[in-house]
Amino acid sequence: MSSQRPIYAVAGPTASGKTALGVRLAKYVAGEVINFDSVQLYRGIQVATAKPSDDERQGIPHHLIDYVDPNTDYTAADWAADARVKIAEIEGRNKIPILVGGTGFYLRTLRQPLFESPKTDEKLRERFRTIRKQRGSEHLHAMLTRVDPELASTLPPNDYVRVMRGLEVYFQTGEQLSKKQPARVESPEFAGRVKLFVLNPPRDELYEKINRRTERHFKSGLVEEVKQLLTAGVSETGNALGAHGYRRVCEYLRGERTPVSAIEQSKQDVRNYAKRQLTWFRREIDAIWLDGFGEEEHVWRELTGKLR
RNA sequence: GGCCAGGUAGCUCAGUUGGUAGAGCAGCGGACUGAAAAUCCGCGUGUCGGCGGUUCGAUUCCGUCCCUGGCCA
Repeated sequence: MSSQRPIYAVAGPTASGKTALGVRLAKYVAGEVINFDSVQLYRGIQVATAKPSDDERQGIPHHLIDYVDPNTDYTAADWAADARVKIAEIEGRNKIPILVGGTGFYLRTLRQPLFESPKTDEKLRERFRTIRKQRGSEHLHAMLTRVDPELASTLPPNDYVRVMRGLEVYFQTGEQLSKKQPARVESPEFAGRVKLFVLNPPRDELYEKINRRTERHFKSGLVEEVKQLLTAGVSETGNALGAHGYRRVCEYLRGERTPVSAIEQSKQDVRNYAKRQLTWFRREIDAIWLDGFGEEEHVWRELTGKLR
């Protein structure tokens, strides 16, 4: 009965060993990996992304990785649509899909689809960015209060990303985002078959590992890679170059910080991010928590004991 | 050795015309519906360098000692 077949997800903060655990699980159950990391899916950015090497993949097929142009504005909704296709394909081959990644928002979007709303509009966003620059976040928030007071009342004025989304929806459609939110979209058939594991290593050890890994990225030519990407025309304001490390190197190249502060700030960014990821996954439904790093034997034993 | 500037929260510092102190960052917790490696929200007792003195009361004034940095010998 193919409808009873499980789909596995391996999540956790960055540097917790998701890749190793995911590949090991894929070999164990005859599976294929689907990436749900919002940066690893970009083509051409390499050094600081922690993408698995061919070696680490151990012959296991990896999907939705290295497949989007770094100048594309890819979103969670795009990923969810692509992931559904991949899940169908993999199951069509009688293999087990294994979702591996750290972008909790993407995983949630797959299991609990976003309600219907218009796509992003880069031109509008550019206008909002200009307004924010000239008049501040409070002004944008005041604008939202005029067109969608209900949404505005739920957002802090500083939260300009969400404020802009509300404005973007209204300016495109004349409709309020707050009126769309109650419209629930049905979960896909497979949502209930997803078994989610979340890695939870000791916090201090995780932070140390992040520090070491960030140092390594800089020593492995991160600055050179950024220079090449910029030369190749990749946008400095896009998602790809906004990634950890890349963003700080861009600031360094613009003369806004020293090499040392680029490294230190990158470490800090990643540490803060890891903490936010844990906060997110604590709220995911039916998560099975595994205390430790994905490479550890006791974690593997615990996971295999809970596969069924 | 002399002079000057400092020693206040894990770090960088602000402040108290004498009534035992507060920001940023870190850290911790939280939110999250098409940028999510993004964005935002909440949480601040610390011998105010040590010891004495003045005072009802000293982190604040005075003395002295210690430490750090700079300049002069």
